[in-house]
This record gives sequence, C-alpha cells and structure tokens, in this order.
Amino acid sequence: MKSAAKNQDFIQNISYDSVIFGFNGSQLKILILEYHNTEYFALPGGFVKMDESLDDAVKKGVSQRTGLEDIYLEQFYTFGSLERSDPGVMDKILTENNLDMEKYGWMLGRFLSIGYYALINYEEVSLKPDELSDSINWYSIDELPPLMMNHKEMVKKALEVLRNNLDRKIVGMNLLPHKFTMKQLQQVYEAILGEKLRRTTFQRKMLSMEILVRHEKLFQGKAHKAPYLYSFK
Amino acid sequence: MKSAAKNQDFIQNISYDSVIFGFNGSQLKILILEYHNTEYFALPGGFVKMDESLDDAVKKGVSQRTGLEDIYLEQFYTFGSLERSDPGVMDKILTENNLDMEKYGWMLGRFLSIGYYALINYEEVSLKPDELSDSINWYSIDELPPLMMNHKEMVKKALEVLRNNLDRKIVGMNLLPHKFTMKQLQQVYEAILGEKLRRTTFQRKMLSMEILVRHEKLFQGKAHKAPYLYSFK
DNA sequence: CAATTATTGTCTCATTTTGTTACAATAATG
DNA sequence: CATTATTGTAACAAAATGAGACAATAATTG
Repeated sequence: MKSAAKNQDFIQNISYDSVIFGFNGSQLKILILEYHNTEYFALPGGFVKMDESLDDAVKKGVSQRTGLEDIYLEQFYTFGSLERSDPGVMDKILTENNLDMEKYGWMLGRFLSIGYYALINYEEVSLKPDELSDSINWYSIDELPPLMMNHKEMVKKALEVLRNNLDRKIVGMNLLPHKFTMKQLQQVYEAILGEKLRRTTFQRKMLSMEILVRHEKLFQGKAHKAPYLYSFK
Repeated sequence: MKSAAKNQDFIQNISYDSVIFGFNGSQLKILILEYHNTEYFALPGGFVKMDESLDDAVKKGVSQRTGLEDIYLEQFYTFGSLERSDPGVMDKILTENNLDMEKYGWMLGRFLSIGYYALINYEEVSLKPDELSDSINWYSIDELPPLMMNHKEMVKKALEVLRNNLDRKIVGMNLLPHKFTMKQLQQVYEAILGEKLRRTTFQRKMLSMEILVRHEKLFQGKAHKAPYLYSFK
C-alpha cells in the first residue's frame, strides 16, 4: 500500500490510495501491488509530507510507479472508518520486510485515507514496484485478487465516481492514445459502464458534442471500410 | 471554525468543515459562525478523535450546533493545499479567546480538511454557537460574509456537488417539512440550481418519477385553487 | 351570490433527443 | 470482380422535453 517512509516528516495518520485505471483495448484495468513474502495485494498508496500539498503527494506517488508525468487525477472519496485500519496487516508487511518497528511502527496506527483515481495511457507506462513490493501489475477490474484492508471498497467507489463523471468530464482522452477510432472510444465507454452501447447512437452523440477532430483514415488491412481516426479538440 | 479541543486525543493535522444547507421557503442558506472579538466568519468545523470514525465526528459536530439528530450528510471533498492553512488567523482566534498556546498551539499547524455538506430542515434547528464563537447564523448563499481560510471555496465546491447530485439523490426530502406543495419543491430545486424552472415540466417530471405520495389539499386562504400536499415515498 | 382573481393540475401540440433499422460506401480477399 | 465485414450516415419511430392553453377552484368583492 505505501511507499516506505524514512522519517517523521509525514503527516501522521493520513495516507492516500490510488486507483490507477488503464485500458488495454478491451478491458478496464487497474494497477495492484503485491508485497514481499506476503499474500497481500494492495492499491498503490503513500503518505503526505508536512510541507507538500495532498495533490502533489499523490501525483508524485503515481508518477513514481508508472513513470508518467502530467497524470490525470481526480479525488474521489476520503475513507475514515475505524474498521479500515488493520494493524495486523501492516505488522506482517513490516516484519517480512525486516523493517525496524521503532522507525516504522507509526504505520500500524489508524489512518484516514484519501482516494484518488488516475486515468493513464496503458501503452506508455513503465511499471516500478516500490521498496516494499514484489510486483506491480495490471488487473482487470472484474478479476481482482483479494485486496487488503478496505481496498476493494475503494475500487468500487472509484468506479462509481468515474461512471458518474463520464457524462460531465472527458474521460476517453486520458485512457486512449492521441488518435483513436470511434470504435475504440466506444469500447472505453463500454468498459467503464460495464454495458454495451448502441453503435449508431454513440457515434451520433460523440460527433454532436463537437469535442472531436476527425483525421485521416486508419487502414487496418482488413476486408472492410477503414474507420476515421479522431482526437480530442 | 473548530470546536475547542481540550487534549491531544485528536488526530493531528486533520479537521472537517461542514456546509449546512437549509431552505427558508425561498432562499438556500448555510450556517456561519463568528468568532469572539474577531472579524472572522467560518464554517462550522471540528476535529476527529483517534477512536472515532470521520463520519461520526462530523455527525456529532453538526448535531451539537443544530440540535438535530439523524442528519443527512454527504462528504464532498478533501482540501489538502498548503495555502489553505493560515496560522495567523488561528493565532488571533486563540489569543482573543485567551487560550493557552501550550495547550492549543497545535491548532496553528497545517490541516487537511474534509468537507461535508448537510441538508436540514430550517424550521427545526435550535442553533448553538460553540465555545469560541459569538454567534451561529443563517446566511443566504449569495450574501455570505467574508469567510476565513478557503471556506468560500469550500462552499462553492459543496454547492457544485449538491447540484450534480440533484438528479441522482433525493434532495428535497431533507430540506422541506414532511408534507409540502409542488411549488415548494420546485423552489428548493430553483434555489439550488440558481435558475428558474418551467412549472409544468417540473411537475410532470416529479410525478413521473413516482417518488411522491399525494395527500390532502392545503387551503392557504388565498383566492385560488388549493394545491395538493405531497410527501416522499 | 355572481363576477373576479390568482394559482393549480392537466392536456395538447411542437420540438428535441434518443432508439432502431436500413443501406450505401469501402478496403481487403480470393 | 463478387464476397466479406465494418463503417458512416440517413431515415423513421418512439420517448422526453418545451411551451401554451385551458378548465377547475378557493377566496374576495361588489
């Protein structure tokens, strides 16, 4: 869940967790970490320094794990229940990583965690696990491993907010390459909403919003009409 | 902004602020505190105890100021910028209240603040200022006094989220008495959206949603047809 | 007590948006 | 050059919304 922290210039009892969405062409995926020598899977998260804004802290954490800059981030909820903090889990993670309890014991306490989701271009990432983690990998949102703490709830909430934002914010831009076909755009919407959309209605809607620029055709070497490429205005 | 805190069993560097909406029949209003011997106006806020959930902390704070229970609350955003914390302001508030810096100095630090909005029945409140405040009063959302810190931004954000929720959540229920006329309901919507709505379209829409129960007529002693009373299902 | 007044509930028709089907255009393929 | 799969758009149907019109109806007034 968290990048290792060396000292106490972090705000106590506060963390953030990020749901990093990517789209592989057909499925919506998120990034999940697995911790050394444990069976714990978790969202990428971290802490906020005393002299750093919350937004900056999250931006830094997501950048480090993905190798990307200029990341599209939205805060979606702050989780403040008592049950979500489970000292046993963090204890095991610290122990298995041979981390000094003197120095890292504060991680066992109770945390409020601010959830952010990121929308990134699946193709462009170069994934880097943090110090406590074996791996960071893409998982389809409907085939997630068991997640620690309340991270499953967090993913659910992130997805809800993303869906609600779908008609008010331009979401496709961040999940697709610069140029894309109408079909790809539709597939992003379908993956987020979890339902099929009508092709002609979707196309008419998108074109009528006047947010797209039409470019050259994309010849895919298939035995049918080539689709146009589009980008966002 | 905050209820006075006696000791250190609060989570450090975390606060909440509440935008408490009420409807007086024609205007949307919110509750604002004014501090003793200062010109500072602020949203009702507070801190979160180590062994208490965030939701409970907010619920308690809003209950104390309004005398209400079972309050409708929605978390709308967490504010984590560096600029929002202004030690000068808290310093003056503490000084004017003759509060010991040893004991209360922690309030001068940097805070992340979680914003909640409440929807309450304007008629039913019995307002109680907290220990640091002279007064707690209703202000129309477009005639607010100058607010401290980033509280104006908070109000703006709360209103944005409330507007976005208007078509997904049933908002009128919490701002109106149990039984109300269609006109009153429309006025709530108009006050929140800040625009006039078409009477016939609004009525048709509300009735078609099948969330209302129609009751007896309300005879207002006026020279015209009496409207029906409704309540939410 | 009939005419007046303001407001309410509902109907109708126009307009806009969305659902659905149809069909022509077009890049390969064989 | 006919076949195939997919794309772009037109056409029509159905549903939702906009905009008026109008009858019903509680007082009030002369």
